[in-house]
Parts: sequence; C-alpha cells; structure tokens
Amino acid sequence: MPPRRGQQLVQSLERGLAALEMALDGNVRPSHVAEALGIDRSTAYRLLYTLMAKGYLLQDERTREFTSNPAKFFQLYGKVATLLDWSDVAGDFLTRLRDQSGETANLGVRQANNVIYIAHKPGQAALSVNFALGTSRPLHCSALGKALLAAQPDAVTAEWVASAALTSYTAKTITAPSRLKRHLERVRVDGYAVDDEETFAGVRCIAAPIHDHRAQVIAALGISGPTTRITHEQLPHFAETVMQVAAQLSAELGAPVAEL
Amino acid sequence: MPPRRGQQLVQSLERGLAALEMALDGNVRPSHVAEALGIDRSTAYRLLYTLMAKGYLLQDERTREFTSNPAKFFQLYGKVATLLDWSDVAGDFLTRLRDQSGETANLGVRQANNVIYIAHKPGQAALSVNFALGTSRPLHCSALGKALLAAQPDAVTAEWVASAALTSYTAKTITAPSRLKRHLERVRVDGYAVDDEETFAGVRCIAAPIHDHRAQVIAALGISGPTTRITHEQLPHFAETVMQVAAQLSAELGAPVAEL
DNA sequence: CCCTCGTGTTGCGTAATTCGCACATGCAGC
DNA sequence: GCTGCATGTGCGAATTACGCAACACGAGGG
Repeated sequence: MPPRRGQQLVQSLERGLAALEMALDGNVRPSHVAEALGIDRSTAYRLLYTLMAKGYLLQDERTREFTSNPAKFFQLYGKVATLLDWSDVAGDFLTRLRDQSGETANLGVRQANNVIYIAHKPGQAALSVNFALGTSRPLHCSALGKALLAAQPDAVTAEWVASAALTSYTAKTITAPSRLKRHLERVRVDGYAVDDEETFAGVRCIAAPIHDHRAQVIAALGISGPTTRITHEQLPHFAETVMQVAAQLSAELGAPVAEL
Repeated sequence: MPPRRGQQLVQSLERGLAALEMALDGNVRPSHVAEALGIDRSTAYRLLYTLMAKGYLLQDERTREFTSNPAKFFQLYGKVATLLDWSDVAGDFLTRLRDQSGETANLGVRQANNVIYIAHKPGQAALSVNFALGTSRPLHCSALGKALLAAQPDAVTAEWVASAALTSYTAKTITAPSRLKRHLERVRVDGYAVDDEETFAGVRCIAAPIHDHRAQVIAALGISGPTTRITHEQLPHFAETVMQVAAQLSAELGAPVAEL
C-alpha cells in the first residue's frame, strides 16, 4: 500500500500560482489579487513582483498593471510540446478523421474539470468549427469531456457528477446530476459521446475515448460540425467513423485490441 | 519619478518556480531538486507536492518521479495565445516571406537571454529548416537574436556582451565579446543580421527587427535555410526580401515610416 | 536471507520568512 | 490644492516554512 499522501501545501507557492493564473485571465493589479485571495495588498504585490522577477509577468510602466509575459509561456509550452508531441503522434489520425468526416477533428485531454484541446485539424468547409489550441471547456457539456467522464469507474463518476458545478451554456446543456449520470451510462454502452448543442447552439460534436498500452483512457478524439451537416440521421454514421479512427489511434499507442 | 523597485523576493515562490522549470526540462525527483537548489529533500518534496496539487506536475505512481503535466501547460499556453495571437497578426507576412524566399519564415521575441519562436511558416522544399514553436535559442548565435540585440542602445548592448555566456555551438559561433560587439555594430548599419552556421552547421539565417507604433523593437522576423540555397552570393538578395517584409509588418503594427 | 544504502515521505521544533499594518509617494478628479 | 485611492516600502510579530531526524520501502550485495 502506498503511503497516504501529504496534506500541507506550501502557502506562498500556492498563492503565487493563484496570482499567476489570475494574470493569465487578464491584467491584474495588487489590489485585485489581494481581494480575490483574501490577503493583504502588500503580500499580493510581493508575489506579483516575484513572478515578474522570474519572467512570468510583465508590468506596464504606465498603468502599473501586471500582465502575463507571452514569451515566457511560449517557452514553457515549447518545452512540454517537445517532451510529448501529440501533433506528431496523432496528426495522421486527425487528418484521417477530418477527411473521412469532412468536419473539424480534435483531440483533448482532461485537466481538472476541463477538457484541454491539445491538437486539431480544422475542417475545410466554408462553415467549420474552429477554436484555438489550448482552449478549455467544461467536461459535462462537451463530447470529448463526456467521453472521458464515462470512461471512469462508476463510483468516481457518481461522485464527480454529484459535486460538480453543472453550468448551463445553452437550453440543451444537461444540468441535472441524475440526468447526466444516466446520460454517461448511455455513453459507455454506446462507445461514443455526443454534444448536441449543449455548448454552442448550432454545433454538434461526437467523441470517443483513446486508450494507451495499459488500456487506460488518456484522451478523447472527436469531430465538431454544424447541425446542418451533422444531422440526427447522419449521426450514427459519423459516430462509427469517429470510433473507428479512435480505435486505430489507440492501437497505434499499443492498446490491447478490444471488441470490434 | 517612479519609486525604485523592491528587492526582496518571496523565497518559497522563487524556489517553487525553479523546481517547476526543472521538471519541464525532464522528470525530477525530490533529491535532484534539493541538490540543485541547495535545499533539504523534504523542502523540495513539499514544493513539488504543492505544484502537483495545483495541477502543474504529475507524479508517476511507480517510479515516484515528478513530470510536467502537459495538459496544464497547454491550457496556460491557450490563455496567452488568445490574449495575443501573433499568428493572426503576422500570419500573412510570414506566408509572404516564405513564398518570396522559398525558405522557412519565423518570428521571435526576446525572453531573458533567449529568442523564443512564437510563429512560423515552414518552407515547402523537401529539405527545409523546421523546429517547433516555443523553442528557445541563445541570442548571440541566432539571426533573430542578433537583430534584437543590435536594436538596443549601445550601452545596454555593451554591458550584455560583456556579461553574457557566449556558448559555442559550431566552429563558427562568435564567442569573443569584442568580436560580437563589432559584429552587432555591423548588424545595425546593415539593417539585418545573419547567422552563418553559428548555431547549426549547414544552416544560414537572416533576420530583421520589427518595430511597433512607438518605434520600439518588439520582435524579429527572418528566414532559415540550407547553405546550399542561401549562398553567400544570394545572401544580399534574401536580406533585401527579409527587410522589405519586416518593414511591411512594422507598418502594419503602426510603426512610423523610416528610411527606405 | 539479512543487512545496508539510498530515497520518498512525514513529524516536529525552531528560526527564518513572510505577512499585515502603517506610512510615504504619486496620480486623478473635483 | 486638497481629497480619495492605489502602488510601493519599512518594520515588528508570529505564522510559516525549513531542516533535522526518523520511518518505510525497494534495490542490490554479501
């Protein structure tokens, strides 16, 4: 049995990271950070100043506001990108999925309560779904997110559904925990998840999980397109394509061959 | 007069960020971090554990090593990328430069003692220079870096040249401070910088500075290609193209129209 | 099979670090 | 110019984080 894990976090570091993330969501000033974190202005200032000294933030000479330093984050991004270049691994499969479906193909992983889009191939039609890499979306209303959620053990899913904040984005967003739970059971049976205008009106998405060599779900692969092309009639056909390419990618990663 | 700036950094945060950056350069263990930073193993462990709790690191269940969490950094990258989307601003100009020169076009900004590549258009020839976004290279041996260095006031450049570590990468890397200083004076006069196999044997690069609306140098734009195509004879011609497109991009950013 | 060495992880007391208060300074707007 | 408001900076108090020491565990050797 692994030793039970620590409980005491380093406070200054914790607060510093919180301040950093605030700065990433828009320029901040010491007074804002202080209020948001419930600490003194001077403390917030010293945290921000330290982050600036280490290159993570910049300070506007005139307004005195602290801004994220894009160059620093490009550098950090570059380092992780070289460590694990998903585009290289998944690039062919994204292209294949894009070509077979005609829609934008994307790959995402879970990060806390969000899906992060880490690779994509935008569709070539005039009207195509397109968003930047690194975008995060809530788990409960995206196809990728639901594919990832459904892959967990029942108990974990149940607990998550009960405790998560199911924010509503459109009239179709599932906000009732019990409904989401049943919905996810369906996703697991089907082998794919659908986001039926639950995040954006007029946009439908389909996703399936990706397994690694230990059969663990590590990512989800899917397509996004306008409801005019991904119709309810066509949906099973698209889902079949998504699951096929997802299985191929899983196989490429060394996943044990399962059903189908 | 702005008040003179603080001097005391928050130690825990400083050490935590250092640990984070170590993890980005490869998996780390508490003992490594402790030795590198000259602190106790337990302290290093608590920093790493805090970073993990906040989502920046992951810990391998088996080896107990701490790894950077790619998803987290994709998320951070996504946030800064939307704040300042260089690809959108510079995309057309990169394409134009790539098409006119036939070589890989790239755009970089300075980050401490490095150039960070924040946007690019890979060349279409079979043999083309290509590296990932976010890559960092030393200032003193890259064309982009030298273009940025030469744009500074003389005093600043002189001080930097004297104090910087001029690491050698190929036989042609300039490592003598005095030579680099003269070289940069030449760059300023010419209006463009050349990396003549100073970073990679067989690769030549040409770059020119980009100015914003205040005539401040904020980035550098350039091309990279094999010495077989960017020959010494052709070099002035390529340089002319680079400077032209760089001037166009500067103009797009609202830079006051200068000479030429 | 035991013993040792190295490392991850945790408890604890101390002392250094950080935090909050108070104030100086600068800036915008009546 | 005076007033409100925010940044930036000493300074003392005490919380916090640090290092020490110990435990658990696995690897490797005798």
